[in-house]
Amino acid sequence: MASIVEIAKMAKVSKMTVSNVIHKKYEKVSKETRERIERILVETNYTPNLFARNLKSNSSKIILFTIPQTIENDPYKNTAFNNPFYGELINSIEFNLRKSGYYLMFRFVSDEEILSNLVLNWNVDGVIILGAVKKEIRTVFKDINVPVVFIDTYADLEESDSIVTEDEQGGFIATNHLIRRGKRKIGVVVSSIKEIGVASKRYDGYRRALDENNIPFDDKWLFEGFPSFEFGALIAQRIAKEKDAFDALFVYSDVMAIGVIKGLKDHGLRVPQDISVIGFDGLYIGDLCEPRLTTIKQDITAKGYMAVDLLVRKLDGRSLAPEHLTLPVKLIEKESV
Amino acid sequence: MASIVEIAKMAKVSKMTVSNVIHKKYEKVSKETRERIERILVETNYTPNLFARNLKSNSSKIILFTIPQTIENDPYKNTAFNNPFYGELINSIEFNLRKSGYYLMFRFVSDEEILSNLVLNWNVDGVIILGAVKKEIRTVFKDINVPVVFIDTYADLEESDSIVTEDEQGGFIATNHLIRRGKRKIGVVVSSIKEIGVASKRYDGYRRALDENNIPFDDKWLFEGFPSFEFGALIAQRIAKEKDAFDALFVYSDVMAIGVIKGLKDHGLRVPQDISVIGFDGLYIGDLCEPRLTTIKQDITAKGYMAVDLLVRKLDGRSLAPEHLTLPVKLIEKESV
DNA sequence: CTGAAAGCGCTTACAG
DNA sequence: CTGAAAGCGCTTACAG
Repeated sequence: MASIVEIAKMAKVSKMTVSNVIHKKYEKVSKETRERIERILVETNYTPNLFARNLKSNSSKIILFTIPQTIENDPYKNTAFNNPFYGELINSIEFNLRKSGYYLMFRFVSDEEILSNLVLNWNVDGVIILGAVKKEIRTVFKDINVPVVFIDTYADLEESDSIVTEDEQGGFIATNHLIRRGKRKIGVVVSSIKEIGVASKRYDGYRRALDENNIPFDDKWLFEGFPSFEFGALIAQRIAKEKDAFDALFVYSDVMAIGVIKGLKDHGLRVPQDISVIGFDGLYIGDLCEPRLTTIKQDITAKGYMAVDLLVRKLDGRSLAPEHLTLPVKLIEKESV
Repeated sequence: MASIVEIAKMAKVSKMTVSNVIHKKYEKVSKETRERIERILVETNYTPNLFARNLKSNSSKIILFTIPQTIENDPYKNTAFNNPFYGELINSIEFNLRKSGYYLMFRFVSDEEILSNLVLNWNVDGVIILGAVKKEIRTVFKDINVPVVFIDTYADLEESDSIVTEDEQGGFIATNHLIRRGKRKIGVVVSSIKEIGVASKRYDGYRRALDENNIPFDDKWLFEGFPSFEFGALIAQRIAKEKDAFDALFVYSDVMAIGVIKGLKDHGLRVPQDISVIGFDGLYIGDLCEPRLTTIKQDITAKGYMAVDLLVRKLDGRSLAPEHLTLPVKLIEKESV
């Protein structure tokens, strides 16, 4: 691997001149030397050492994409990307970063780890964070002074860019759809709503739909837990035991909803005849199960893509005030309602 | 962000001494200065600039994980990670890299892009590549002289570590299972088998099972195409038209197999009564469809984990000759056969 | 148009 | 036990 100095020697010029050619500052170099150097650059397949460049320029072209998560000390238990939601997001983020000339560093971050160390270590140019809650923002992300885009995060974000979905509205539309179909005993299956976040917003929408339709909420209708396929199936087991108490369920996410449907069927209930189920996300796997899942679709690819756009805009110095985007949702009617 | 020089000033010592404390070379520093420096290090929340460190040490602690792929110029068409196979793999790779003190850089690489530039640019310590074929190895990966672990790659790998699954044996077991269940007209749905790779190996196993059971292969039994859910459904359409020609199908991957089942059902065929389907991978989504997918399970998490182990072993200087691991497979009987 | 020099933050022999 | 100096590969004012 040839360095600038070696190239300079071969071309019998100073490394400064080589640098000028590399950076296409052609007004500073004569045509002949320029061409001579360019030829050598190609012949030696010169590739700049980004560590040296970044050390000097104090920027790295690295974007850190991170997901806060309780990290189990067992690879078989860290399954986030098994959920196609995460997959679709990283597809899109990687695509746009590459297109924009940045490099993707990915890392899960645990509740205790301080993210700012990582940011300082690598001098990352920007950070994309998925699904943080208040507590984490106060501890894990404190003192990060590079541009950050929060995805699916509510709370304390005045200074940072953020992108969310119409979560409250989505919860409302989903529940309203069930009500319009004549359902009155509508359970809700969500991940934790203790802190303000995607789950609590969707839950708020659910509650609003009940309110506006004068359906009194019953505490027993709320099921909270880890948003996995397995937990959905588990919840379904409990619901199946009091099946007369429910005629429909609004479920926080598609993965969870598919688990719920599976669990209901395993306990002899028919979907949607005995009980309707509506999900949230619009993943392709909703089409795999039977009945196919009715859901609230969001555009995950757009989410990832725009997260990068927001960041790049800021890094280019084109952005002014922090932006807070809210992406629309759409009811997709399939067969589970 | 305090640098070593600033810390040195505060502690009224040379930066050398600070460096020695940071690297815990305690025999070179007196107890008092050591404690004084350590206190300042904590107070200022010192984090080393990895660019400087790496520039000097000529190693980066970055591992590049890359997947060769035809890259569409449309984020909605780059859907690799929607497949939970990829998701499970990156979960596991990230987990073990973090555990081993390395950083994960991820990037798709197109057919033409030269990967070695990226490797040189970032001085990456090692590379993990998923599913390359001969042609790509000759062009894209030429002249990479850092440790590389190839996952799911056959061909020309004498000098590199590699991990594959018992693909041929898996194809054999799958097909044999169908034959034992009385099937004789067994179609095979695969991604391209033109070049030696995972698909061709699984196909070889299929052919061997036919041979050993004296079932002559019929050219019309082979369906080749892009290994997606959609393509599976499309193939199923063609198969449904000549449904009497088949009583079973061995499908290259679970995602594809689920598409096939969906397509068959959409065209009025019953699985497994009219036609049996067996997949390959053992993804959780095989349990979502109806009937649940019978498949050949491989341990994807182990694959990712061991890929990192192989790399780290080499980086630690513990490894000698290149290793070629083959992970076992297992027939999982569900309901689609 | 070209070059000598300083410096980014760190590490590594070497001298005392 | 402590420090002065060189150097990793690059960029950036500055001088000529």
